[in-house]
Amino acid sequence: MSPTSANVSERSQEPPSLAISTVIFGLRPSEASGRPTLWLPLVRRIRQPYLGQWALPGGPLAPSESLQDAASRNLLETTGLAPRYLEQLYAFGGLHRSVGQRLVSIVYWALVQPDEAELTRESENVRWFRADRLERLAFDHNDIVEYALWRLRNKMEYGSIAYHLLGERFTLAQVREVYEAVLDKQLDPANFRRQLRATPHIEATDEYLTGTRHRPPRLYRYAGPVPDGSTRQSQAVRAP
Amino acid sequence: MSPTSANVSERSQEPPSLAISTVIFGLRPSEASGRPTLWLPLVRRIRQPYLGQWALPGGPLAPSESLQDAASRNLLETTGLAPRYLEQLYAFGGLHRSVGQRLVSIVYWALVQPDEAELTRESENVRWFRADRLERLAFDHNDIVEYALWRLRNKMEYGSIAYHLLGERFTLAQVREVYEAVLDKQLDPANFRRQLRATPHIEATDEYLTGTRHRPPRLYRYAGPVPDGSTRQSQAVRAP
DNA sequence: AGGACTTAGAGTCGTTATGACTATAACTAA
DNA sequence: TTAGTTATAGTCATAACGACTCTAAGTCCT
Repeated sequence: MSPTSANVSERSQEPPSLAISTVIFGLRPSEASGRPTLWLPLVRRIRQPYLGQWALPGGPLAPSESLQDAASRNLLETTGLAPRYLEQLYAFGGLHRSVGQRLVSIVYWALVQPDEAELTRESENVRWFRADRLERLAFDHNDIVEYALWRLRNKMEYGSIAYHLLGERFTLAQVREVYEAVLDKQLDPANFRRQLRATPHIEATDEYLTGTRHRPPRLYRYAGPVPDGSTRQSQAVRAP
Repeated sequence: MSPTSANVSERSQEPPSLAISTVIFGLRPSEASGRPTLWLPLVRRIRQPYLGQWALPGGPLAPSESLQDAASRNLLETTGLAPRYLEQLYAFGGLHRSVGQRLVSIVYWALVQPDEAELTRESENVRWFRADRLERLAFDHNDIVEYALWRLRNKMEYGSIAYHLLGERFTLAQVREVYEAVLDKQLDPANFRRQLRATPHIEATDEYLTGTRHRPPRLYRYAGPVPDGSTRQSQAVRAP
């Protein structure tokens, strides 16, 4: 008997099915204020369950690929995105995440820079949404996005994460705007600058951003590490 | 055809099998110095692959239990342990973690207090080992323990984690010894005390530890939160 | 051309956290 | 009684931090 012909009580005895999903964060200007805010791309379900609802991009784990490769491939296939910043977030395995079939999802999260975000193949079934104003998503994906936001805020307060949402060159004010968007609070420009100047991996270039209506700010560059398969997670270092 | 009769090339086309394992840390006095050091319980493999070698306690995910419940149950069955502190660590899914069958492991980690550690059902096939002097383990379990140690150190430098390795009441010197064991460096007793006194959730009792050969130290108690299924992870909070 | 406006970026000041260190307290062992 | 040991309080210089001021260097408007 094939799995597709099994009834509900029989399915509950099958091994859990394993899927890989990804939460992708990117910056877009808010329609209202024009300030940068967090957005994420979602894909519409084209099969049951939750047919027609929006969901995180994801799919099954192919036998010949690592977890991270599975996330990358699926991302590329469904959205066209190929984020440089991609890390494991958490494994979700609650009993009632899906209807019928038991489902365990290993969720990754990604940060995309503007040039990467442009590659999105938007369509009827692929669209960007504001992270803080999501409608009801398929499965428990609202919870997962909330958790990813919580982790993002923590990482943000620690260190070198904001740059992965910005382009190759950026002003210190742009970094501050990312912090303000994610942490949802105002930061003192002067003090913020002093701190950033003291952190490693942020190099001043000799270029300036022109075209503003005020004094041209200097452009900086991020020269620090990017997480890969071996660098699993970076966390905070703080005394008790 | 049943899975057990499939040959290697056929097995590589099957869905990955999913297992839950746990790294359990507890304190034991070092034989040499008598100071507390990190130990962990391992179980001997009683089947192929890696038959006879030591491995992390673990097993398959039953269809009717959550990931955390699976970790708890398996821990209890194999070692007799029921840790109050149990959190998800990471999902390991590399291609060549096991021989033949593709294996994805969702790994939890636990901290046990002395009273909990006493419940270990030690035997020919269950034993505690020093975390920093492990022999060659089954699968990639050496890597997993190394990663767990790295995470433990990070959490330690952040905050309220050491108490979960100590008993209900403890002296500030005992907390310091835990820090010194995990971080592997000496800490100034006076400064460490000052910091701990400033952190929340550590309450002084009116009791003192007697029986030492010197001035009796005051006993303290931890009154903070313990992670459960809903509190997934606590991480660091630090300015850029 | 000139002044208003805006953000960039440097610097000041008082408070607080931190590391190195000193001094006293309170017990045991002899 | 004295030496040994750790507990616990406190000092001092330095570093980090938040709130704030001041000047620089552009654009925009009239």
